[in-house]
Amino acid sequence: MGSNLLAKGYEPHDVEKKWYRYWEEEGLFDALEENQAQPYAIVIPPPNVTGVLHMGHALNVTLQDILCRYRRSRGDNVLWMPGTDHAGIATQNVVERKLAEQKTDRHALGREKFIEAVWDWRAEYGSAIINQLKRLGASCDWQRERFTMDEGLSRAVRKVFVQLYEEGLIYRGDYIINWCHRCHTALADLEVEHEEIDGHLYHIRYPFPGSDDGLVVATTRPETMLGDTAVAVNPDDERYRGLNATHVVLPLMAREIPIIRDSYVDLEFGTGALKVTPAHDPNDFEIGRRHELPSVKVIGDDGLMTAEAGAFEGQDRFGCRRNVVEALKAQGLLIKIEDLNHSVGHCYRCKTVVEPNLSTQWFVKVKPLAAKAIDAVEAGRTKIIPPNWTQTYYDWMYNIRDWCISRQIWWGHRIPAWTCEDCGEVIVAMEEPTTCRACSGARLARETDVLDTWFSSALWPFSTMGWPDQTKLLKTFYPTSTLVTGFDILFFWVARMMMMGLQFMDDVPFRDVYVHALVRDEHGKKMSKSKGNVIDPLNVIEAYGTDAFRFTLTAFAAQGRDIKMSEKRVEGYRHFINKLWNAARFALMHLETPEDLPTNDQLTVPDRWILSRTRTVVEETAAAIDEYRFNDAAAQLYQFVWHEFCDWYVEMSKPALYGNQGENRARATRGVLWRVLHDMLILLHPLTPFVTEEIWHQLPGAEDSIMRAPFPGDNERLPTLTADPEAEAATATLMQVITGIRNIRGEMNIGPSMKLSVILQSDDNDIRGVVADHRDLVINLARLEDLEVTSTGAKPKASATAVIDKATLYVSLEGIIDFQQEAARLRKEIGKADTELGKLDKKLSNADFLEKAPESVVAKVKRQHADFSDKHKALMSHLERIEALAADG
RNA sequence: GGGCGGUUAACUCAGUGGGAGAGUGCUACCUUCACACGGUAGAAGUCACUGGUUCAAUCCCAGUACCGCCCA
Repeated sequence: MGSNLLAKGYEPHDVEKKWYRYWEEEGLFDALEENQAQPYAIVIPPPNVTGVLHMGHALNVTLQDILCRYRRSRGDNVLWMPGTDHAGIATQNVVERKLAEQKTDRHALGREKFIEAVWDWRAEYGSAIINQLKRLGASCDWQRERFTMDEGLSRAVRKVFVQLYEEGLIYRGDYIINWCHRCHTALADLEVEHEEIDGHLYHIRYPFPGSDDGLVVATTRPETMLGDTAVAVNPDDERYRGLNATHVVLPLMAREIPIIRDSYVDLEFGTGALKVTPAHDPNDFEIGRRHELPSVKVIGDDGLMTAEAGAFEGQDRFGCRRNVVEALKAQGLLIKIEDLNHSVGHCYRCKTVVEPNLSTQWFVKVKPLAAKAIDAVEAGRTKIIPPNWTQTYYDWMYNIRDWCISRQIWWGHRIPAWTCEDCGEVIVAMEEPTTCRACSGARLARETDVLDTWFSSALWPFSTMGWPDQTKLLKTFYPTSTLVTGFDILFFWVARMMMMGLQFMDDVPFRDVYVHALVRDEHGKKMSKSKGNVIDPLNVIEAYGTDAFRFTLTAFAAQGRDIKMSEKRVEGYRHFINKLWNAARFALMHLETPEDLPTNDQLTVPDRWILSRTRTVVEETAAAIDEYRFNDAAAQLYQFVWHEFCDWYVEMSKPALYGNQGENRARATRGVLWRVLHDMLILLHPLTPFVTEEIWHQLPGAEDSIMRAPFPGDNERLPTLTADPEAEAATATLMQVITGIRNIRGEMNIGPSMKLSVILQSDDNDIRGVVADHRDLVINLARLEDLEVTSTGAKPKASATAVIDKATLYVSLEGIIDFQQEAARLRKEIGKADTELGKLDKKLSNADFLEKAPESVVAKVKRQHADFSDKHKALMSHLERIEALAADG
């Protein structure tokens, strides 16, 4: 017996720790800057430095790790670039909360001290998410880990900003933006989450001057009326065709505002009269520009009403709403209040209701950048997988609006712009200027805003590789091979990387974009803290092991469909890991030294069958991973390991391994066992890295890490496996015989300890040959006392019968047969055959089918019909015999 | 309002223009020398509904219903 060092059940925890450390120490994750091998690169979607590992990361990282480990086994020079994102608003919020606990705030600290505090926080907690990624087995090149606020990446950010500014693609202007009063900053359109809210629609009369009559407008935000600068009606609106008045009086403010005509106004909505508030509504802002209306900002950046709000100055915006409504009511100008379910924007970071607000901000003019990004995908230079996301990408790119990139927070890349306090000149530069280039004044004030976090993320594929320097790393690995991401950041991140990559590297950032699903809870709901349905990946890893968890994620990662995750499902795949473990344990008990694969003439039919199947599985697993069909790879390996290797081959190999068939057969079988286990481990390694590495080190002849093992088929030192359809067919026959006998045993309630005698009768020489050649095998697996193979029609009296392709099995049940039971079993089998025959008859009696269907299909149906007829006939005759015997009693 | 996806066994999901699949669960039997996180066998589905194309539709097309997501 060989070494038996493996425990009975697989214990993941120590194994995971041990091998992860080993991989890192051995430098197995490291990419080479220059190498003959084909480069393969992935940049990780950088998790927020404040992040804690969630299911989305787990899936994302698992899939990337599968690709990287697989490509390494194919001999590629793999770079998996890791890092974290400084996550401006999110991180600032976390640190501010911490300050609040200490009864202080950022304003008390001042900008510099606050930023120091953030860096301190990062030093203390910033590696948490990285350590969690390591628990998942992520094989990133950690030596190259980057952070979006690193000096190198900051330089890239400044360079990009300056260059875009000089090309006229960055500008500064007064526009309506989304303002979060809590975070005290502008937000990009994408950063606003819309949510349906039960609100009210207030109908307000704006009287004509000197009249009680007037126009009635409707609004969900009555406090904004204080900043109205016009009322608009549609020029095609019949109701206002004869309107003579040119102005109305703005209630509460006693200000006359003009009535304008603009086709934007919806004829169907409300009264058809629209109040226009250019400072607090994006559409009104556009109307205001068209009609050169003034903008009156009544809600301040602090969420309080401004001096422009007159008597309402200083009130909170929501308190003001109530007060405005009361005041209107008192003046009889509030016509009615309707309930209205409408969508309201919230800050994606803190969920505060955002306010459209007029403000001076920096913008990127994205249309020219988007055009290039569209072309690149249309030309196939970047492929989006699955392809249905391509249209979404185009739609968004075609309708893109300028990107507001300035944020009024402190944590982030400060905009490299200075204003001369003497002459007002704006200077945008990589390094701080000392004097004004226009007036030579020395009083320069730096812009206080920082950049949107996604501005630096957009540069990630090249900034992490050293750009703007022309590094070897960039030369080798840009463009990267694949980007793996969830569709939730397709616009935030992927689209912007495309634009920046094309603009600054003159090439796409990645060849493939693989868009994976979102992980939801077991009922399909989004996981969220407030719903309390969050499953913590680390708890799952603790309970079931990383490999089981990874395999579960992979098995459910079908393209274009969300994953519903529950711990129950992970449990099922833990059983699979344990099954693999025990199969290996069995094999290793018999393997003391590496055994060469014997030549074909020394192999049995089952040997040739499992080797042929191994070859197929190797090819299909490679194809599945190449095409990002991760679930197919997982399903196939599961099926092969459990239901082919374990269920059949291991059982079939036992007599030989235990020496019942001589040392030559034992050695040959060990050779097959070694090879199949060897290939299987390498195939599984990308999905389940830890357990496969652990087993690998017990496999005689396997050298150092499984991470250095070439993919099966790429290894020139091992013989090539060949497809063997003959052996596959013969093995299928043996399986049918064994299953047929087991079926009778099960259906007739005969315990496994009862040894049976079986006669196989067949007119087919091949079938008789195969079964006779593997008599011992059948006896062993079907638990028989005796097996006779014959061509004559000898029918034992008291027997149960199974009809398989071109053969009949008689299971002798002398003395124990229950004729009624056997008759019932046969009738059931006949019923099944009847159903099939009915369907086939119907097809064959259809002249159109015979005429129009392809020949191969017709031939197949005819063959099936003949087979089922034979089976039916045989079953009928057995039934008659059993009924006669039953009558005899 | 616009767009996208889903509806297949009790549950979770694969899948294909030509005989409906898996895992879990369920039932029966079995602690047989890798594994009870196991073995053997079994039961279980009008492939949401209505039309159409086709020799043939669970699959393609159109519409309906319900569920979910994204965008405005």
